[in-house]
Amino acid sequence: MQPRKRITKVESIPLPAVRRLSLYLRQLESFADQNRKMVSSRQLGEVLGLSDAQVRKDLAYFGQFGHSGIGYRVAELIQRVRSILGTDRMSSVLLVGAGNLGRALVAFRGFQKRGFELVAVVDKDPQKVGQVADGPNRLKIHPASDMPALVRRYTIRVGILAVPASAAQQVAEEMVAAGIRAVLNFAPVALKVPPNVSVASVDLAIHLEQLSFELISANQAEG
Amino acid sequence: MQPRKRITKVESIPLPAVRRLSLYLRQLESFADQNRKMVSSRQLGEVLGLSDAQVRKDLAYFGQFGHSGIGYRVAELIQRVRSILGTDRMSSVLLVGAGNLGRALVAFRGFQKRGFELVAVVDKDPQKVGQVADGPNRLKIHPASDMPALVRRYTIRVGILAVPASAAQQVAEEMVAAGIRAVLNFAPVALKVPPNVSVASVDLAIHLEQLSFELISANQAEG
DNA sequence: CTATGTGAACAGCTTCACAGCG
DNA sequence: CGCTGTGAAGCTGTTCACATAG
Repeated sequence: MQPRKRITKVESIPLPAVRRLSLYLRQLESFADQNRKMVSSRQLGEVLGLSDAQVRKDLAYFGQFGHSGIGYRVAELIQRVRSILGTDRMSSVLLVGAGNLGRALVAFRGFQKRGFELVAVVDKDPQKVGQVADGPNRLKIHPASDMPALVRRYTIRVGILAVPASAAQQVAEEMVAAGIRAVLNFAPVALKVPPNVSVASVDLAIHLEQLSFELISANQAEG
Repeated sequence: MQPRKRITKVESIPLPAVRRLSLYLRQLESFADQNRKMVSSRQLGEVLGLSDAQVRKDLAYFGQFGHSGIGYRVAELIQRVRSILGTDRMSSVLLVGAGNLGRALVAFRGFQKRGFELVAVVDKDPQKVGQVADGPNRLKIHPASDMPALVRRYTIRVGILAVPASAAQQVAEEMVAAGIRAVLNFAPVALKVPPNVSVASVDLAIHLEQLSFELISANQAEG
């Protein structure tokens, strides 16, 4: 009964294309900061290490944003891409876990500029609850049991999971139960979540291992 | 003159396969902790959300590690994968930048277990130099100018770049000049490095944007 | 003449399905 | 039998090359 393809004109956008959209946005914003008005697919691709065809095709999946013979208007394209990614409006974000990493994330100023606002911090440890986690706006640390109320009050859909690996799966389930629909996971475990919840994982050890492998390959290549 | 293919049996390993190798290793270690002795490709794939065929093919790119009718011996496979990734021996790692993120990384205990040892920290800020950055082993913060000497002394090839975006490109070049061959980059910029240097980037905003996009797609899908 | 948008060709990755081995 | 390892098939993503628009 399940139709194989969407009826709407989605036409299967490659997942890598969506990832690159974020890269384009970042570079476009950098161009805008330098007062650059126009950019061609070739120029945009060059700084990011991609082919011009790749850039054009990626953007074309989402609409016709370019101008023949001219290229893309930087400001216009920024608006379009932000709207596609849903970062043209601010999203509220909840941070779970106020350890070393958690506090570094609170202090991180990069979220705000890109459409995400950290509105609440929770931690299980009663010693930490009530403390102030500093950052762009000072945030009090709430007990984990407040999660459902916080999610409702601020209509939060995105949560950052920064707790030890041993607690991650259980905390993730609590987050989902509280209404979180997307989780940025820093714990080195494969989270099991319902299919209507998205997870993105950041795993430092894995990145280091990839680099290690590349080093070995490079060494072997040169003999 | 350059032969198109390696003479050895490399036969072009898919990049995604290498990335998954790290996932396999993590899961295998978790199995080992639970005293699990054997595992089949189906079981390993299941917990990671991959097909059994995928797991078998990935592992087969690197050799014949399985046993017909039985599966894979956990301990044996861990050794093999570590050796492939080059994490069967400890690698020395240099951290550049002792801000909030840098200090969180120093405190992070996950590196040690996976074959990476943070052996030195440097920072440009004279105020920070000389301070002790705590962590598994207490490390003094060195001035940036010490980088070449530190890299030589500890034979460091891997560096972690945790400085503000505005300084990242220049600092990356200093790292490369000092002898670093692989960079784990936390600054939200596309680093330009020589072809013999590897870069892996961790960009929180990009992950959040991906999640945001998935949320939008999910909403549209259900109407 | 320049640079986009896009079908068509190509390459790369994943899944299938089964021979072969313990 | 059960499970691996692997050609072959199938699918997804990228590159090519050109018609089209300003």
